[in-house]
Amino acid sequence: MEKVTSLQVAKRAGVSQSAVSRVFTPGASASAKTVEKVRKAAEELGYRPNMMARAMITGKSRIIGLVVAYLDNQFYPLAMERLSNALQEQGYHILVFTADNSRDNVEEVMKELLDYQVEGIITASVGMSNDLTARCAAAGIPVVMFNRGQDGNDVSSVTSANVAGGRRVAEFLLACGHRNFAHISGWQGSSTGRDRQSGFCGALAEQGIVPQVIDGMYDRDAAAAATRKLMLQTEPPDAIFVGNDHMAFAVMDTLRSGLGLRVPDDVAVVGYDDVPLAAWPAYDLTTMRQPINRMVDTTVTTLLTRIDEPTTPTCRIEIESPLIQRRSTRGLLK
Amino acid sequence: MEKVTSLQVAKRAGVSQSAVSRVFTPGASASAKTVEKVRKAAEELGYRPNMMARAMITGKSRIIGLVVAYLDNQFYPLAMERLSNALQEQGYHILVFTADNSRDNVEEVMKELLDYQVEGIITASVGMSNDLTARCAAAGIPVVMFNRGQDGNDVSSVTSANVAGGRRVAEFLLACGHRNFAHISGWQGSSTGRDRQSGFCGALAEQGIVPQVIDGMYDRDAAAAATRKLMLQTEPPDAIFVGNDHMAFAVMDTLRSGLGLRVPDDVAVVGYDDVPLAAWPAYDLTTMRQPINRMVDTTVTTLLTRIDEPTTPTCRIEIESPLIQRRSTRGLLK
DNA sequence: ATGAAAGCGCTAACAA
DNA sequence: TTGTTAGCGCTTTCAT
Repeated sequence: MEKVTSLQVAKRAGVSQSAVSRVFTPGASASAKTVEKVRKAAEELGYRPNMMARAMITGKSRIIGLVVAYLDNQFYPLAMERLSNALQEQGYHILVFTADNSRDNVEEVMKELLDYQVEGIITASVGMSNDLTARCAAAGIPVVMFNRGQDGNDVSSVTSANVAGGRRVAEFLLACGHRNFAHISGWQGSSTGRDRQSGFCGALAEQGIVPQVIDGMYDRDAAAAATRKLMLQTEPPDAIFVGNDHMAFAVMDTLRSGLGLRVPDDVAVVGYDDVPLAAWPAYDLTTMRQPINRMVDTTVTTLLTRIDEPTTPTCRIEIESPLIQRRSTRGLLK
Repeated sequence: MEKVTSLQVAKRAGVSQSAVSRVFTPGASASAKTVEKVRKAAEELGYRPNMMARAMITGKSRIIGLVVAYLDNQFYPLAMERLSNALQEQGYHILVFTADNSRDNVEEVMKELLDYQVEGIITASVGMSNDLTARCAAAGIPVVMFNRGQDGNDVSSVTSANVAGGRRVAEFLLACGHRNFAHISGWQGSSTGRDRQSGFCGALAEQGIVPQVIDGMYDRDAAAAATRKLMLQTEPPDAIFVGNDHMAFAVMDTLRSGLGLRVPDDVAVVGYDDVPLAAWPAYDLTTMRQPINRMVDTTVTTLLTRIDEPTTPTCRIEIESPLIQRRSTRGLLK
């Protein structure tokens, strides 16, 4: 009972092994009679085609490699769930590799990915060396970076419009009447973190304002420490833009519970992502929404297109996103 | 450059194709000289063994199927991350399938899993029909249910000691002086939900107390609605035990922001899981900790043992867990 | 439309 | 220790 092969089905159905194969191969031809007989025999035997054998021949494993780093930021599990669902609908599945952001680790992980003959790779929240990108390109395996950009033209990426988003936050905070800004940035090793910062600082610079910036490393503790440092100065900021929601929660926790300050009365806080928790009353965080569904759909479409049409050029897609105003900032709920 | 085979490496190294295979097969023998030559040639060509081909022969795909339902409850992404890491260390990878909890869906998903010749299956937060368990057993594929139990003896499971946990909460709340209890339970279709409830209600029954119970379905909205219903009665409870943290947050949100009540002054709230968010100041939730690391390690060990030693009997492991007292309950921080 | 035959890239006897 | 040979379970020509 261990393993039912197409040959066994063939015998039982009284047809050739190739006939069985045809019945289970999407684009193949078989007479209604044959299909009927084979399906019946297969049913009785509990036969299902062996994907590994199929993959070996066709080169199509129907597996997409997904490389992720942090799953503690709610944004990623959510993305992952939707990615998995979207891909599943298209008959693909994801082979998950976890990697921290060290070069060697990502490198190793990607190599292993290639061993599995994945048809495509999605990286979420991890960077790639150019060497690695080159290797994937050479192996003919399309890669899409999710929520991370990359210089050079060998990889596709899907992000939100982070520079514009950073600007939007600056403009909003300016309009709220703030003048003393700080930015606890996303990790500066990530394009996402850099872009948000440059948008924010750029818009502020136009008003002759230079905010204090501390790298929060996408980390709660680092963000909390940064908050302390910022607020314990003689002239603390009255508005903090934080590189993502995950850190913004830590900032608010530190502000309220650690420092005894009120948000937004003493300090306004703005995050980035709009994860579900941002909308819960405990935080009620004003934040730039990352339209996760559209980002996921775009990622899947981009990847599958390149799988089906390998000549399709790589592309960098930025998705516009709105500022969601809540009660961690004051005023202006227009 | 597309695909480098062992044959090409063999030619370049001036050895037979099987020699190459041996060099890359863990338990094989080759002279230092051969190894050297082959490694060099492989390096130059960028050769790596094709896992699919290897899997087809050995029957060892080094892939573990992971079936998950909800990724919005922080507990699961965390478990998944650790599971993935632990398995990766052992040279396995996880193929992820998302399933909602409907029978058909799980069924379909599991069948697909079998197509991929996975060596084992871990289910997290999903139930399995007996038919399905039987099929996996017949296919010789070990299954471990993570955080879910199952009657019958064909599947292993790893859970925390949920009945004892429920009891512990009841005893604690009793000791705090509460007398008017409610329980917003985990989904009654899950063993976890049922066990926690029965432990809680059992302990209370011994004191002649019968709490109100509403099924929260592991859902925020359902939990919020239940909270409203409970508190709008003429004699509302002064202590609510919630089936997991994820719902407990919704309960606290509803209590504080919706109903204007204070926690724990007006109502005490206890959760289950101890996800990171429970420790954040915004909730500071008293909760039964699920020792996620130990649960994961146990799951991995159990699964790998059965893979290596198929005759190992299935087992149901319950892991003891402590009550973590925080400020969503009053008193007794002994 | 169907069967026979040739592999896909690899491992595992089997000799040598 | 090595090379030779036979498949793993399947898809895909190629004839028929």
